[in-house]
Amino acid sequence: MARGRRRVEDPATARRILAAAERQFAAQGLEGARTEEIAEAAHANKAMLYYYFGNKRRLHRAVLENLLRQLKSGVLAPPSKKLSARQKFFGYVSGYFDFLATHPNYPRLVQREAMESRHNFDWMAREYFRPLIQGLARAVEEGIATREFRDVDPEQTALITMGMTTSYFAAATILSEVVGRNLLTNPAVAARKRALLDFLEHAMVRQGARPR
Amino acid sequence: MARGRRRVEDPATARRILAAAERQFAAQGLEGARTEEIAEAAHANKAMLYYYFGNKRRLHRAVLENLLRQLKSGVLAPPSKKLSARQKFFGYVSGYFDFLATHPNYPRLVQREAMESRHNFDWMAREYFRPLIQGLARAVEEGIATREFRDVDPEQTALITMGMTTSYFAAATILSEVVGRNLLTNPAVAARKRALLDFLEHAMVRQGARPR
DNA sequence: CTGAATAAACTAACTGGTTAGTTGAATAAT
DNA sequence: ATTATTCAACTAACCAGTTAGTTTATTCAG
Repeated sequence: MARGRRRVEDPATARRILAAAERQFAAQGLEGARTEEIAEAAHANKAMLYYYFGNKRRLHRAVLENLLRQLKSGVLAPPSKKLSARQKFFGYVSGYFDFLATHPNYPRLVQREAMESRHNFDWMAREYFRPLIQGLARAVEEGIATREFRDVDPEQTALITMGMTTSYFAAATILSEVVGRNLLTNPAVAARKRALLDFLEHAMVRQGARPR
Repeated sequence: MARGRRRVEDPATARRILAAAERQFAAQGLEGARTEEIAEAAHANKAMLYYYFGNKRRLHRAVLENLLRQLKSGVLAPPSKKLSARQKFFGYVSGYFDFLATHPNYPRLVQREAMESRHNFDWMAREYFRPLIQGLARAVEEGIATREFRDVDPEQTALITMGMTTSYFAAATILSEVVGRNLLTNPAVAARKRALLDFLEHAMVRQGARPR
């Protein structure tokens, strides 16, 4: 039985299309991206997008889910109970920062989704962002309880933290223009990470608790 | 001579079109927005867009310039020499925050521009963002010199500050979904402003200088 | 081993709906 | 009379999605 050509699990063509689509959608948005261009960039025939992904919107969604799955496996792992609240918090931030630094298309894709009010991104919010925000907020709460952190609003703090981490990468191109140098080079990103963690440290950690 | 109808300085139709275009472009982006819809929302005929603005791209640019002009006049006024560095810095932040809060389309329009790598937004960078970043950075430098602020990297700090201020409004829709309540109500915005200023205060102001 | 059968992978060309942009005529104001 | 303003209808281009057919890999009967 089972005659005929065997179906391969993750065809190279589908992977190339997904990668090309990620770039195009990040650069141009769902409407701005052209299926023909995606196909060309993937060295594939346009019909292959439809063969593997059904339609443009489904392809777009596949791109998002692919990235969010990576985010989840990398950053959202439940932190060890043994860590201090402060270590948990800075662990989240550091992990999220590194994810952004290594996935340059992610913030632009997500920012785009965040700006379109029409879509239902319930699934994104529920499955991915809420856990991240809540993980952060809970670490902050815990840190306040243990007096590692000063008395801030946990939710606001989580939102601020996410925002200041993400915005750099989402706007890196225009900001590079503004400051006159490429902000996505390795040293620039490293400097940003240092500045960010230092900033958070001083904004949140109690005076008494500062010296490690 | 000069008979016939006189040209009116700022026709109501042109203003309605500009306002409608601002909303549409913010919601859907340059490619996503439909000229027909803009015209309809402005209670005008589609041909009027072309009569007053030439083409879609020029209309889009007019929308941006209109907003940026308002930003410039409102926020970028050179601060009084008499103010302390700290007052200047928080004056900028507060002014920029208020501008964002009262111009909900602005952050989305600008974020969109910031994400398209193809366009030349040199003019936006040069004319509007550089002064703002530099104004902030200079206030920080000055504050470090007067020992009001601790020793941070002025440019990084300016970028972080802009990012954390802007990101809230750029992502407000999705974040509302995440936290389960509308983040753009007056009390929510006021709470955010408080949290933001408090955060910056603790991140930057020296211990000794904190008590007013 | 051979080659007929089958299913997957792929392609070039097409289609139909959409939309940016145009035009020319009508109306309104001065 | 002259020019601003408005509109309905048009067109040329574009682009998401389709189709009909070809190629390639795999299986298995003889």
